Amino acid sequence: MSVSDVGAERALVDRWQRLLACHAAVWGALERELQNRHGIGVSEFEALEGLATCDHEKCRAAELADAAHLSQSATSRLTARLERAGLVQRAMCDMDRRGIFVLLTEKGRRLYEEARPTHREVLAEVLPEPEPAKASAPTSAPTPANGR
Amino acid sequence: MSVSDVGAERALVDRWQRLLACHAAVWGALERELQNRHGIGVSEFEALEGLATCDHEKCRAAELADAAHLSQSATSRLTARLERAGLVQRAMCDMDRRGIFVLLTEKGRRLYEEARPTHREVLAEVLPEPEPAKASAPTSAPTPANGR
DNA sequence: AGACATCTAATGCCAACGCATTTAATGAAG
DNA sequence: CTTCATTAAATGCGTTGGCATTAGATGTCT
Repeated sequence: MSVSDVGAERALVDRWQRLLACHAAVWGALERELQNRHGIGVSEFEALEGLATCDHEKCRAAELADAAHLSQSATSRLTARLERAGLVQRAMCDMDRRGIFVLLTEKGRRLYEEARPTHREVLAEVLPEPEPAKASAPTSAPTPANGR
Repeated sequence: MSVSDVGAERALVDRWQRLLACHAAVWGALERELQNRHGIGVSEFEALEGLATCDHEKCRAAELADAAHLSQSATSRLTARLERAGLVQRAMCDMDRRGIFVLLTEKGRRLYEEARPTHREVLAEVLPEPEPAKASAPTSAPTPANGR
């Protein structure tokens, strides 16, 4: 294992650690603020945003799963929660009676519009700026030092 | 709301979306491979790595929580799981009998050494390279051009 | 038409997390 | 020495998520 390999591994792991830390910080802050101010979680918000920004305001369940980065089963339950809260409505897809459409209700759209500023505000506060690219070779070990 | 505000908001949200997607992809892949090959999850691995790279190979619980990005309660349960699996050992802290030290067992160290290559391999495969920083100013609308 | 592989969404089951609370130890103030 | 606020870790409880399975619909092939 060469020096540059060690440096590259270090850089790779550091990037992952930073991503984890950043994700935890932003997710936590979003969860707290969205829950306190609007009574929804991050997954709920991402789903509502997916629905609100979808072309025809209705979505196949699979698209919703993609928007919220959830498994099929979690998406099914998320939809159930949103429906129970009156934020979305399930509709049968007449083309393929296995599938469903999920569409925003007026209440859902209103809640999304209310929550969006909160979401953006938290992002602006907590999501760090992308670094201007440190002037250093990517494959060499810059200065291991220790951090944290 | 000015054009640049819209552009900045868009950029902010896009960064968050990319971070979410990247996190989901890498976390999912890590979870799968670490679980299949070594029988541990991502949080377990991060904790083991925290312990293995800690100066004296033992850690206060709070440091562990920091390493794994978990709440205090989740850390307590994570420690219990690791202890049940024989990977760590709890030790009383004689300076402050409220606190505990968590330290790697030999088995824990061996498992960590085994799992590390898997971890690095997955990161190398799935974690995307940081973009070479597109030439654009952060607060002004550089060239709105297109946007999704 | 009938059998079969495939696909969608829902559900049973269980693991993991966070919040709130509890228990125990510490340290400061009266 | 006796309170009382503070801190560390453990635990009860409820929520959310993934995996595996199930139920129903579709399309294909014979």
